[in-house]
Amino acid sequence: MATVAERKISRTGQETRDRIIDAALETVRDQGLVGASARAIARTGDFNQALVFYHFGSIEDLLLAAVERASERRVARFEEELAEVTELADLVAVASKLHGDSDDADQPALAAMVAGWSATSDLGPKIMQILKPWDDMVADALRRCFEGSPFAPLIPFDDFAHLISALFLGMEMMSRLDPDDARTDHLFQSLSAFATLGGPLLQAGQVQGGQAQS
Amino acid sequence: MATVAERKISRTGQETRDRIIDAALETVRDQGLVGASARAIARTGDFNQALVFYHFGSIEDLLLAAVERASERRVARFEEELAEVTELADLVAVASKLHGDSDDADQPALAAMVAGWSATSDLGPKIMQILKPWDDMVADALRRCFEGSPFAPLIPFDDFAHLISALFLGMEMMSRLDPDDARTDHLFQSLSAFATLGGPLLQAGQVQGGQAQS
DNA sequence: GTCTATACTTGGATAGAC
DNA sequence: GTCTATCCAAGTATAGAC
Repeated sequence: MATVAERKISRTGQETRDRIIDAALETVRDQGLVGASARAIARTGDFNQALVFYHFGSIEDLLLAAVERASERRVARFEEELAEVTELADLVAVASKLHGDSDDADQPALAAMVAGWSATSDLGPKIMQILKPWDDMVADALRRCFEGSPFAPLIPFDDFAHLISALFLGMEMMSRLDPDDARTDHLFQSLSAFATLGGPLLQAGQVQGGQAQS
Repeated sequence: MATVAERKISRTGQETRDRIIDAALETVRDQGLVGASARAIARTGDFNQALVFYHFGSIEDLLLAAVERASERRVARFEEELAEVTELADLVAVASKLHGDSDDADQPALAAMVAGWSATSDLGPKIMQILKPWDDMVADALRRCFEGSPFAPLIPFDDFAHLISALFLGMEMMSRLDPDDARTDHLFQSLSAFATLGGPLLQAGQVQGGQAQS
């Protein structure tokens, strides 16, 4: 309910902050972390380079805010999709769908930033923190998948969720190396088949285990 | 059998090339791809900055050579370890051991470079090429693990190997975000337990599958 | 093959006008 | 809150001495 004048000059500058963050994500996606300079980001978003420093203080702080934004958005989008998941095959389907969302700048940008900053000392823990909600969400979905299964007490859901995080991150990057991307699609198909086949067995616990060797 | 004089001035400059490549890997590991400038690399290896351009032409070409070197070394080291692997649990053990090799600059540097260059257009396919032997090696190990299993014809080993590549890459990066690293160790334990439990079942095909639900 | 010196470019960051 | 102008640091790359 801002007046026309207020909207025009964007009183709080929140709109501009948003534009800068989006431009940052787009730039990281297209030119990598190395190419994401204040000037390059400003070119992408068509605003002045100095605004980065006025609103965020430094490139690093801007990119950190960008990671946070990207993660939030991703969690929000995952949330509705994951809420329905009660089987492993569904989980794979959701992952596949999200990966195929190619008009999404967040996903590749997130991967690039996680990777690029895994070396620099102080940002690592912060990024870990930002990514945690995602792990938790996946862990919950996994718990739902194995609810009632006799194996449930044996499964370390948190570790498993973390593994899926790592896998998704790695796949995101690998798939970008290959322009035609056929391999990743194929991989999702295989995963899906595996989940469809093995999921029900694990969930129902219908395994009449033969003797393990020795 | 070079003469003393020849060794001293290192006739072909191969020694220097090696030093530069190692310095590059070390720099990427410690300061990330962003911090890997010609000057930073020269500081790390204690040689002159201009040598980078004399021997490699550009930073990018140096780093590409470095990826190649790192990948070769990694394959060589994996090779002997993987040759013995005939069970999933062994495979996990090898992966765990390699990840724990913390005095190894190649692993994190490789991850950083794959991630950092997944954006830039022309290098992606080259890196994919360089990484391919690794996928193949893992695929072979997997085939050995499932040799004779009734499931073998159903398993897409190449895709599975590619998945393990991606997973390893992602885990490498994730684990560097967290300095104390407990989570990754824990994850390997879980994987190991899972492989020990599930591996023999899959391999022997001793599954008396109950009915999967409809 | 290796070093010093240097030309040139780009980027981070700030000051001050609007 | 946004823009122009500018300073300074760092980086790429080359020329030429050794």
